[in-house]
Amino acid sequence: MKREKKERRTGLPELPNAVKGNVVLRFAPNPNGPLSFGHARGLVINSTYAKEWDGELILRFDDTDTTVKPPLPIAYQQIPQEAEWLIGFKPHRIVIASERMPHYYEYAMKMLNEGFGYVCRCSGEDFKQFRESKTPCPCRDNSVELNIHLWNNMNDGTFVPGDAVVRVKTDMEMKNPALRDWPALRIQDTQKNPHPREGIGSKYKVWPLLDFQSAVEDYLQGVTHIIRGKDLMDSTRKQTLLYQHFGWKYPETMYWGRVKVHEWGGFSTSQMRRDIEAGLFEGWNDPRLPTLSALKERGITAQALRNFWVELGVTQKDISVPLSTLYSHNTKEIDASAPRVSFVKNPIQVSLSGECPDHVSIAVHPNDKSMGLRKFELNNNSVYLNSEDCQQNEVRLKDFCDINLDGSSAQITSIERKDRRPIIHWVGSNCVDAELIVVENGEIMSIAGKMENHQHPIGTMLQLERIGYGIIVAENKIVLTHD
RNA sequence: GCUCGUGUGGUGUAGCUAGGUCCAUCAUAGUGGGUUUUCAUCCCGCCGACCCGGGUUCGAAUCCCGGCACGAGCACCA
Repeated sequence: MKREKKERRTGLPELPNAVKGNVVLRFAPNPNGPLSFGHARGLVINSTYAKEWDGELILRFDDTDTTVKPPLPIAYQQIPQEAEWLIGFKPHRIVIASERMPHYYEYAMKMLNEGFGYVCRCSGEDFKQFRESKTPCPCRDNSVELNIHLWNNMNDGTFVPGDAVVRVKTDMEMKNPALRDWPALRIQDTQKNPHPREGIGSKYKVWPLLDFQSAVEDYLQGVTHIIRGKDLMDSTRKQTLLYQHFGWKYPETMYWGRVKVHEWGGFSTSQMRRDIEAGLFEGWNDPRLPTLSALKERGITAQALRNFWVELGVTQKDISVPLSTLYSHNTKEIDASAPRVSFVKNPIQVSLSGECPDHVSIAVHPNDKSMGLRKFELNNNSVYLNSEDCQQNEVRLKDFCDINLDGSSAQITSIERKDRRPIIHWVGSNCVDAELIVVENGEIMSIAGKMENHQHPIGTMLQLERIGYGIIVAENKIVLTHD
């Protein structure tokens, strides 16, 4: 039997044990801020597989922490919108963990009643000792009755945070210390730190931790494949132990490694939140931040982001990628439809002498004549040139004429191109004062200049000739996307 | 420290499960050239890699052992 093993694979690796039409995936961010560039990977990979296998994608808010990473109310609106923008369809289901508490309680009770969970009253410090020395803690042998009693104490306010947690009984001899009797639910002070969801607020004192909540919810939702960061590998192992207790089959799993971007480093939502609150940034869509909203506003397309992440695939390597890779994908997406616009920074006015027409018409896009023409007026034979371009005396105004420069005046020497003199861009008399915003080395710079008149609406991605691609963010205001 | 995971050109990525067709794929970056009245797009060329050391084998990027490096988990965060 012959195998076509040497065929080069393209796109994402095959989803293991997947049945077409019967695949359920999920993307589960903490709504403690809007989505970041890093979240895009989870969304793109999971949604691409969902599409490929006629499956479903669940967007799940893992909002069970009110103290360390408290949820941000606007994120519940913003994340679904950003997700839809990025992946091109609405997630099939949206699940909010904080609204599913009764389910988690049900399985916590089941765990206690069946004796594979217990209420542990050891301090964190003490349990750490037990874990490291592979010693069962004193609470491990609690009777079911005592556990139920203590569970009630956790819920009725007898206990405060730190007094007790519910643990999953695994095996204190487990090789991997992370798996030894791991914590499943704990108490939070929801008087002091209420949950921001309406109706949830201070309703519950006992909250599940990620490993428990996620495990139960994946089961309840019928998730077939979990694809997530490899930092959650131990989470899989913990959850698999829980699944064994319950007699459930754990989903197939795949992992990706850590990603950094050369220019940004990591992208922690919590850190961004602190920096914004400290006034270091203007808000979540400050163009310097690696949030999805900032990227979108800067002119990065959803398709470019998708192509970028699919190309990286789901390897477990920790990688650091340059932004130029993303920019290259973006250029491929937008170039063919980006109208050309002339923007002259450091403009100097130059008056032309010689045979000067009253206007010049230039193609909106050199490779697509159907996009029409743009008209550069030449009232008073006046043009604006970039002063840096005027270091040389003999230049050619792009799509117009050869000139010999002399200070603020210039002689038109030929309409036809006569020699190999450098070609520079320019604007005519029908130009406007405009502002170009450039983000460089973590700084926002504003460059004033003259821009040709155009009637492209806000949001249009265009190409500034000899500068780069940009997006119109306001009248006469362009943000440079990239070269 | 314990546990888990990963190591292919500058950066990513394919190939590794079932060893030969791999003097190793594709992309990006860099570089040279062509088209083009943009420093854009497009096209062509060049550059450049299997972490190290053993072993098995006629043959190893692929299997085994041992190093080394990097990352993550060991939270009453997600």
